[in-house]
Amino acid sequence: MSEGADTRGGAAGRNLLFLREEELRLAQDLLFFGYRDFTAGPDAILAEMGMGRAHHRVLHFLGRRPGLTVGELLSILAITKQSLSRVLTPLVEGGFVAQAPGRADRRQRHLSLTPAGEALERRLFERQRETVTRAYREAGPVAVEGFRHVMRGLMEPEARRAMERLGAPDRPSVRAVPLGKPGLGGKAP
Amino acid sequence: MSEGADTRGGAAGRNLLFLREEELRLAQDLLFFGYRDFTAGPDAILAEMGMGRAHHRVLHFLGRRPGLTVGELLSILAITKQSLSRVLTPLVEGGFVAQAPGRADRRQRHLSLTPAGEALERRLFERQRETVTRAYREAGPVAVEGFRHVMRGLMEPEARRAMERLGAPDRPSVRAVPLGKPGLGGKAP
DNA sequence: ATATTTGAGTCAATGACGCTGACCAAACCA
DNA sequence: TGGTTTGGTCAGCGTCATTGACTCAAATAT
Repeated sequence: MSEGADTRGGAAGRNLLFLREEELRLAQDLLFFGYRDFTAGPDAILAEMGMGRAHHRVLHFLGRRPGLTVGELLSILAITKQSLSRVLTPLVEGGFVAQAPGRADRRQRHLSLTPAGEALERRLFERQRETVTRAYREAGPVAVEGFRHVMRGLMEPEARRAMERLGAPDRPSVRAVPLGKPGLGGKAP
Repeated sequence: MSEGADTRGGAAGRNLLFLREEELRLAQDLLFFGYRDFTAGPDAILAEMGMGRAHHRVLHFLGRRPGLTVGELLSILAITKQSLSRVLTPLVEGGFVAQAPGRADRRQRHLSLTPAGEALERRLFERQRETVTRAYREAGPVAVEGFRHVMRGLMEPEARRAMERLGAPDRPSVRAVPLGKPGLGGKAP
């Protein structure tokens, strides 16, 4: 609060108390077009397989943290159980995701990628790698640091915590005991 | 091709030919969480009014470039006419968007915000301004420059061209002649 | 002057992705 | 034993996007 009060806002940055109209409009444009094109590659691959972006998210976070439970995945994605179910069930039945009951708490289902799931995730990953590598190379390392900083700043505290948990070097986590039997609640009554 | 060949990739940046796994995973996380929270504010406001993100996009681009024709808007959003229609029709009927026939080509419909549309767009804008201002202030001006550079790099050439057109200082454009009569093709046969 | 193309709009059907509310079963825990 | 937590299910709704086929008016090309 002791840094002056240039409320009229000048060029980008300064010590802004608020953004000039044009600066925000630019940010809106950048995020709209950038995010759209960032997801376009995987979207196209997924569409061929009758899947969508939601499937990719599950594959991505399971690739990042094998052994996540359903509940943990739900809190990361911040969607409802039913929404996750509509995506997760086909992934399990299609042989992309494996489930293993928790050792400590057998109600939990620890999720992980099967080899087929890893292969698909890898394919989507490589597609996105092209896009991001190009952007990073064009922009340079300093810009990349800035990009990360700003993106993190856009997040709510909840999302920042979720990222910390994901990024943490490690966690005990059940190493996805490949218990072949799904043994789920039972699809048909 | 003359920039060395450090294919093993090192720390962030360098002159990367490809990204280390962890760097890309981080970028994926940042874009997912960041974009989600960036849109969360407006989404909540819109939901109260029975609208969605697609409505916001229309309001945003019309706020930025009053007088856009339907065709121009379609090419910016890169969606189909039918998808736009489902969003645009309620906005027109709800009194948020006005249409004016083109002077040169009377088949065209030049779109602009009504006062009610401007008010709504402003409300969504102010909500997002809070989010982005916070992120920019935390990150600082250098980071903001980097953020912009990277986001632009994520875009396909097509989107970059669209942004240039939007950002261009001006364009002749019909100044949205407030011709009261919609005079549309006729809703009922 | 007729024919084609273009800009806008429409109907019908489909699908992905999110939501709520209600409910059930198994497992854990006090 | 009884309450809570974890995971799963059914039914229904709404948004946002898609394709295909069609109308209509205005502009333009032959």
